[in-house]
Amino acid sequence: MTETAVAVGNTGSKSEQAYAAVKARIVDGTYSPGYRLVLATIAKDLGVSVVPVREAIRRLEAEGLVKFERNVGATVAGIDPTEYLYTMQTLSIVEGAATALSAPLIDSVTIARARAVNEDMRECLQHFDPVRFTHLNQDFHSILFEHCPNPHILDLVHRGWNRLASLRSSTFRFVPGRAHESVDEHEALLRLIEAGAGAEEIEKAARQHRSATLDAYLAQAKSI
Amino acid sequence: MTETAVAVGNTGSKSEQAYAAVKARIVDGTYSPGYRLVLATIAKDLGVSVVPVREAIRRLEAEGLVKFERNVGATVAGIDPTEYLYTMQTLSIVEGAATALSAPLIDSVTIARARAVNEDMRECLQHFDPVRFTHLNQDFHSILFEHCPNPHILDLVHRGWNRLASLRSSTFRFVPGRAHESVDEHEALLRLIEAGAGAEEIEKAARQHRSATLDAYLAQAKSI
DNA sequence: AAGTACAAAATCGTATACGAAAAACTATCG
DNA sequence: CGATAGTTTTTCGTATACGATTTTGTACTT
Repeated sequence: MTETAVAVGNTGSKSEQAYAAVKARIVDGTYSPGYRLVLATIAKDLGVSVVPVREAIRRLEAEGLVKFERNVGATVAGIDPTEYLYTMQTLSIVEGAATALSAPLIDSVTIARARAVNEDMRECLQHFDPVRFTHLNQDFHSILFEHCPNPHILDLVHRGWNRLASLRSSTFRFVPGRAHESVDEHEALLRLIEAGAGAEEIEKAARQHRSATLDAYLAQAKSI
Repeated sequence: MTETAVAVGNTGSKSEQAYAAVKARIVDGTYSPGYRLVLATIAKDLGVSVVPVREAIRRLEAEGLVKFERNVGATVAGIDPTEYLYTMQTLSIVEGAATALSAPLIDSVTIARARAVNEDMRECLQHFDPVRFTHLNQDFHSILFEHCPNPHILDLVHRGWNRLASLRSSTFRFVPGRAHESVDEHEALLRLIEAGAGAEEIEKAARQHRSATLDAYLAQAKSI
């Protein structure tokens, strides 16, 4: 327990540690977009050799969090507005599908949990904290997805979320007005599920819930 | 020619070579599902060290072509029927979306090219060759997707295809009856696009096109 | 004979080391 | 003063080496 390594977070493998460490630093903004990730530097920093760091970087590349160029190096992937658009659009599709697939399996207890989280969100609107709000938002959807029968689709949702995480703060920071609508749409979604609505209807609602956020962002971006 | 590794395909980096080589052997069946991928063996075989091979294997793991277990090793991922179901279901969703997004951008020349491929497929029905048929099928859809504005979604489609590629031959081998319907559905899809049908309608048609294949497979699998 | 403990082999994980490619810098020339 | 060629520096890519872990085989006990 005196082992510092354990404190950092020990999954056993150093690759894993390196992966978690670098990812955390990207997400929390220590490494901001464009930051150059030098293998040797990171390795020394983490007290491991370059090999596991290299593997970690390649994993992050596969997830789209870093951009990698042969014989040149890796940099933290920027949040190109275009990239944001693509990611959000893709998310709207896979989240919609995930929600529709999960809906028939959601029991009333789960609904109640999701509703409780949504109420937290509503309360959060008062003293608005974009980061906390975004976190709750993910919790809400995670509850709906937790019994999703298709793990691949669930994986795609998580990948999308990871990509967005490189935006240090949230979409809601840019489009605060959207937060309020979002909470209402969550409630509407819960009612649809409770009512046993058809898969198509639920999918459409869930998809529009996400793409409305995208549209709000685009409208705001254009107006600058 | 003394170097077999070079002949296989040289993109410069040895990781890349190893990746391509191992992937090719999985797809062509040299390494069949369950086959144990021993790093040192493959490395010696390709004339490189274990490091790039390791990286290649991890990439293949990320794509779902191999299963990797820490301190144990990698094996070629089996085509678990369940896994097949998940992959096809996911594909139906992302292909549907990709088709709908591409549709407005498809011009008459592209339509003509797609139709020509589909006619090849129709002709292929006579002296039926499942592998060739599957290949043409991918060509057909690739033509429809080639102007897809969202590269992420396109990437997801390709990932799905890769997964399915580990089934050495095609779905159509198991469900030959489906091939005929498939050609007809392709034509129907082309007509929808030509007619400038709405995104929803096109998405629905494209999705059902894929899931009908899945259903046919399931029905056949159950009847055994 | 079956089961357990121990030893040996196979294989992976990571560190270190060196060669190769790219980028940055500098000095020389037009 | 600007541009270009050559040199230096940085950083990556891969080979080799060794320690760690799991698996397999074997002998011993019950």
